[in-house]
Amino acid sequence: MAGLRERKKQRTRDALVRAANELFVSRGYERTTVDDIAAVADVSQRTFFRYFAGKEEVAFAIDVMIQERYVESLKARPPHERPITALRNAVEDSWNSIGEAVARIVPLDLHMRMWHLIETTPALTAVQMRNAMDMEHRLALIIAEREGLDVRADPRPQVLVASFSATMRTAMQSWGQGQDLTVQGAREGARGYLEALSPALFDAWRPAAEEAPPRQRCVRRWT
Amino acid sequence: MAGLRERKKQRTRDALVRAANELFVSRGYERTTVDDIAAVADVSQRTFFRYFAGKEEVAFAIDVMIQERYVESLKARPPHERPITALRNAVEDSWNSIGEAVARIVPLDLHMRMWHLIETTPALTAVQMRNAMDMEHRLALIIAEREGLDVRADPRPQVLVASFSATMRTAMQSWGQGQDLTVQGAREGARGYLEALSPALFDAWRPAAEEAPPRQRCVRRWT
DNA sequence: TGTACATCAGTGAACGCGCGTTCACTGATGTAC
DNA sequence: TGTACATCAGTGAACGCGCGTTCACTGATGTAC
Repeated sequence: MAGLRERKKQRTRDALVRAANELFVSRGYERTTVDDIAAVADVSQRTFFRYFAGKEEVAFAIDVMIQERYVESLKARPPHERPITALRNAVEDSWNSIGEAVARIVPLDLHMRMWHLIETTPALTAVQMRNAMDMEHRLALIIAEREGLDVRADPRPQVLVASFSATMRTAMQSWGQGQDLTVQGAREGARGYLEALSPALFDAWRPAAEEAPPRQRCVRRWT
Repeated sequence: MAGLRERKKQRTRDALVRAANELFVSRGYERTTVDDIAAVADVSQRTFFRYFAGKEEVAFAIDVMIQERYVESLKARPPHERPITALRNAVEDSWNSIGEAVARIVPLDLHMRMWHLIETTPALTAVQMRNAMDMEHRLALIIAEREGLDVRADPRPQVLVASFSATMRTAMQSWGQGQDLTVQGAREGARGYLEALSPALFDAWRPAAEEAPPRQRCVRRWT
């Protein structure tokens, strides 16, 4: 469908992403220069900057792709689902297809090591967190639209998305530190953390005897 | 108490922080060089690097101080408070004293403009988010210790802190975009967002008629 | 199918810039007696 | 109180480095006829 020119562009881009990932993982982010990446991808440094605004951007090329998939998954969730359910199911949906899409650009284990590098390189962690924040704004807009709310007037979409993302990030971090680095392990970790959300926020953590007399009562409306 | 040498060091450091804040706010973060800051603080560039590892660090000097205060406030909360209550009350406590401490180094309105600059400068937002993440780890450890839990075994401290912080950040962001830039306004905003947390996550957002039949029932234990 | 022209991805070399580091040094503060 | 010495904050100048940009250019792909 796409012309030869288009396909060549895509291949050049993918080559740059792959080269960048390999170099970052093998010798570290700071110790890799843009010139190195261009050299490995077999293009000039000038060409690198035609595709990416900087080193930072190429490091997150795969992540951006994954995030776009998640957004699509969320938009596709049926409108009768409660917001938090839609967010959670969209995670499951996108995880079903994402591995394949990633593997078309870089080997999966390279991507996993790149993910780990991001977690352990301060400069990259910082950018990842900012990206996550931008994503939260987009997700909040989607949720607000689903529910027919104005995101500026009602804090719930932002608050929901922020807490949900924070919990997912926490789950992924603890998963990355553990042994079981399979996708199945990540799924189970995420489920466990999301289930801990309500107890963590609203239940008593200790037996009532130790507690000051609670002033709150159960007033849930969803019978 | 502290010797003359100590006090001079402190003054040099404060001068650098003040110079940096002024320059960042007036001409932007990227357009300010380390040499500029050193020049305004009337020390050599070499001296700047004796105090701060880089431009980034001096930009967050005040924020770090505020965060340390918050940690102290949290540690000082009485042990009978539920974790989320302790987190929330520590916010109130630290807000009572922080303005004064900040004002000893930079004028308050300069700090407010610096805060706004961080929110609107991508490079700074990224670092701010990473700092927030590091802070979350520390807070989770404190909460786990309060409750006698192992933070690696029980996800609740991490999940609680992550959601709490995310909600606070969201509140502060929306406060920064609004009109009422007083501390009182920030307080009220924070309270409102924290109150929205439970409904956002666990209540139905729309009348039950539109919903799929709910499978959950109210099983809160706190009577 | 072939020719003429337009588009545009990629080139190669050079450059400015600011960050952060290195060096040997000065002079003020602190301490011992 | 005074002297001699130790410590250490600050100096000034120079440097390496990689990022990201600029330039005029080449040659492959796409299109019109």
